[in-house]
Amino acid sequence: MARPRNFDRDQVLDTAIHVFREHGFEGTSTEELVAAMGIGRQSLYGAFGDKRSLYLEALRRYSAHSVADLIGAGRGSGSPLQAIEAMLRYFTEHHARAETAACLGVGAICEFGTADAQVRQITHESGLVLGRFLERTLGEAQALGEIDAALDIKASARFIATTLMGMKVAARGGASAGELRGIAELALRSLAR
Amino acid sequence: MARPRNFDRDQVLDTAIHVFREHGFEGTSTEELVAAMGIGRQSLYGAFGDKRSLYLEALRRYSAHSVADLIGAGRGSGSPLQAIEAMLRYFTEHHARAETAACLGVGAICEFGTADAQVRQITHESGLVLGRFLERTLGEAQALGEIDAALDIKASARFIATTLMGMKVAARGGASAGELRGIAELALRSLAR
DNA sequence: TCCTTATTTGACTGATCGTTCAATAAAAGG
DNA sequence: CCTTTTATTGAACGATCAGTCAAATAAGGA
Repeated sequence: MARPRNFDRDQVLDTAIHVFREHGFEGTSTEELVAAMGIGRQSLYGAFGDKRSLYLEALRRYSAHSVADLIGAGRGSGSPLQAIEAMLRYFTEHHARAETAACLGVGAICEFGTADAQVRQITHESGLVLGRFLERTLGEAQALGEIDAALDIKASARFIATTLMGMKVAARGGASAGELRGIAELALRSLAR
Repeated sequence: MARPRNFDRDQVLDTAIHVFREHGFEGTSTEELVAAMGIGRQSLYGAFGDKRSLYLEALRRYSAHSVADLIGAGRGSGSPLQAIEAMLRYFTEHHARAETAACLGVGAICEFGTADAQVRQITHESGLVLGRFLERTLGEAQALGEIDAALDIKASARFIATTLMGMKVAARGGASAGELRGIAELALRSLAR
């Protein structure tokens, strides 16, 4: 048929994710993108459409993987509360490293707020997925008596998710692993019996 | 002497703050700035130097006012814990409105991370001021038995500050006043005896 | 009133922005 | 082998970017 592209689409997309995480949408030029991705200009446009489409695809991929990793970190734990703890532990370790501290989702929310419908839809969707996981797990923990029976599960899930966002900003600002651990510990305290 | 400028410097600086809050540094053009500020191009450069200097000055002013307002909201409360509660109440109401939801400080951290030394210095400094206030107030609350005696005050202050940042991101993403109130409530729970 | 000093105005700079064009290259089916 | 189809290459596009220049304007002290 036709000539195949000589780069891995997902691989260069991951590189684009890295660049966008570090400098945001507006702060990233197509020049910077093609240089980092190691492909020609027209290859980028051929494979991804334009800068905005590339950004949206990067945001979708990042959000999906990010939430999946977070949920996956809790799998195999002995109890629901231990799953939450494992999730927070993974999260802390991950964002404590400077090169993975920046979150593309949080960056998108801060850069665009609620103004961009497509961006909002992507961040909202991944927030829903994480929220459902947290509600389910916290509900199970409550049923087992691991957390306070009087807690509103939906509000608690939102609280944990919000604390995670705060920790991402803190990490992006240079917070140490120890500081992040302390914050996670106190977040868990608010759920205790 | 010389011709005086026919605009209020602080007033147009507040307008610049508003524009930068909404679109970030890279997402804001000087064209947009002069249009919003209602002054000529050369007046902007004459009064503020260049785009970056204007941004840094906006960030300094915003951070200072923001922290001062937060601390001021707690003044006149009956007790240290009530001061924290009043602060959270003010914060929630303030960021629940879409037009004041975006935080320039959080936006700066997300946009630049730790890469820009001057930006980092400003955000770090205002974080320190808020941190000191929280530590002092939480320390007093602990001395009065309003919060758990076993709590590490420095860690607790960091936790509250981080939760505030998370709430700012949530608000920027469209969280309702009710949702923000629920989050603030759970944050306080983690300090309880 | 005139001179000094600063601000305003509006046109203008070179550089960089995102995007596209035309030409070349490469794979696979006929 | 030739045709079809897509990918690559490198130059080019108009638009917009941040920042500047020179002329006109306005205030206050001499």
